Amino acid sequence: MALINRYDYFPPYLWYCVFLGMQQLLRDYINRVTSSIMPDEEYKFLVDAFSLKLVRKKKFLLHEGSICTYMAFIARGAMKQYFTDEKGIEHIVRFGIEGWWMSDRESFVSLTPSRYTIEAVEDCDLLVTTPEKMAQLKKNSPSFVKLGQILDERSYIASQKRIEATISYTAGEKVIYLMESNPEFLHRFPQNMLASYLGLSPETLSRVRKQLLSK
Amino acid sequence: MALINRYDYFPPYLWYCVFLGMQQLLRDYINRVTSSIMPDEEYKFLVDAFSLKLVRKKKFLLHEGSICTYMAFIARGAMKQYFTDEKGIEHIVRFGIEGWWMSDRESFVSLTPSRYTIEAVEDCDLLVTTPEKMAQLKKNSPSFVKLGQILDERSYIASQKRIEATISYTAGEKVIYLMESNPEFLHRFPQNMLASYLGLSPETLSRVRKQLLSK
DNA sequence: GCACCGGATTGATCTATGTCAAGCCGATTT
DNA sequence: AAATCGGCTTGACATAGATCAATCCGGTGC
Repeated sequence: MALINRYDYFPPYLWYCVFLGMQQLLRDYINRVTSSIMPDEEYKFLVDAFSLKLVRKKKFLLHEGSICTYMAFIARGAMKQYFTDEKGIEHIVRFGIEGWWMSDRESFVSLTPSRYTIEAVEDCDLLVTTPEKMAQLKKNSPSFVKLGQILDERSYIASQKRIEATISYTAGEKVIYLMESNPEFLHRFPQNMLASYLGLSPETLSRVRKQLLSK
Repeated sequence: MALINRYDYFPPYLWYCVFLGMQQLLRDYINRVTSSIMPDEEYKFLVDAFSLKLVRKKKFLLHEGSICTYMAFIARGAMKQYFTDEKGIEHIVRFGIEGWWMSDRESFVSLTPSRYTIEAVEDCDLLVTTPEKMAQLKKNSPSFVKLGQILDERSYIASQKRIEATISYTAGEKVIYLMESNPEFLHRFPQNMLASYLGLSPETLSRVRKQLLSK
């Protein structure tokens, strides 16, 4: 029998509790990242800006060609973001797990069709916002603006490093880099996806792993 | 006889004119990027925040291991930013020409030692600011803050695409991608640098170019 | 129980790209 | 004019990693 999603038989009031809990999670997260306390006034706006969305395994948050109308905070689950080349091969550009954001920034802010697909690798509980709500929230919450700046900063630096890794590292070094920068991913995602993320074939990843483990 | 830098025999008043001209250049640039007009009040702060700096060909704006105290707007010239791996090989991560900014964001904002070197490929005229002046300017000029957001956005998207290119393109495709995204670079930088930037050997770049041209 | 399926592994090739070495060309220096 | 130098090209060879095909293994469903 198929596994039942833990929400399937939740009565409404329980649902609501979960939703409240997720919001608190997001607040804690913002406090942690910005190293400050979000005031209650701002928290109200935060609550208004986000809504709950579930995406089951193998379902999609975003399809290539459509406009990315969500910015999603992952409260539970795991996702991948990829584009598909002319030969129909998926290339994963980003993973996300609890505490990560998923979206196509470019599409989200400029409302242009996205070249990416975002798919759930596990059942996901998300807090999502839209471009309008987001703009609203930024007007009313300095904490949230600050969060945005810090995340921009971080993601810029992370992609910078990833570029370095891809242009100058061997297969083995890329794997080591991944183990050091995002060890969580190794247990969370199957190897063929990790290989795609690293720009390697699954076979090469398998062989490299074996080598590394033998030391 | 060595070429004389065009500034070598400038009297002070001419220097100052050049400096004023460069500031205007920066202002025009900000107006263009933010699609708005920077008010004169803000322009005063802008002028205060930046000073003039010349970096001759093969000289450095930043050395690996030192803290990046400048954010530089290139008014004239061309630069490269690279890191050096254990084997002593340079890997170029970024080029800059007129209208581009050079800095190590991470080092500049967090005042940590940089892993990068920034070197002039041609004689450069720069407008530079420091972290303190920058903070000051951001307090006083919404236009400048907006500029920062737009540039963050853009550079994030650009690095995203560059990652895609490096993990999924063949050598030939990488070259085509460069020709499409930054055709200026091809005339401006020697091929061995372009090769490093693309993560290819100079020989491979040479062969690929030949192939592409024959079509 | 059996068939099936999505991954992971392993071995045997194939190929794109790197590496090494030589020579060329145009610019610069002496 | 000769020597030097930086950058580019070309050829011969080496190799990391891709590709293809077979097998295996643990779960899932019938």
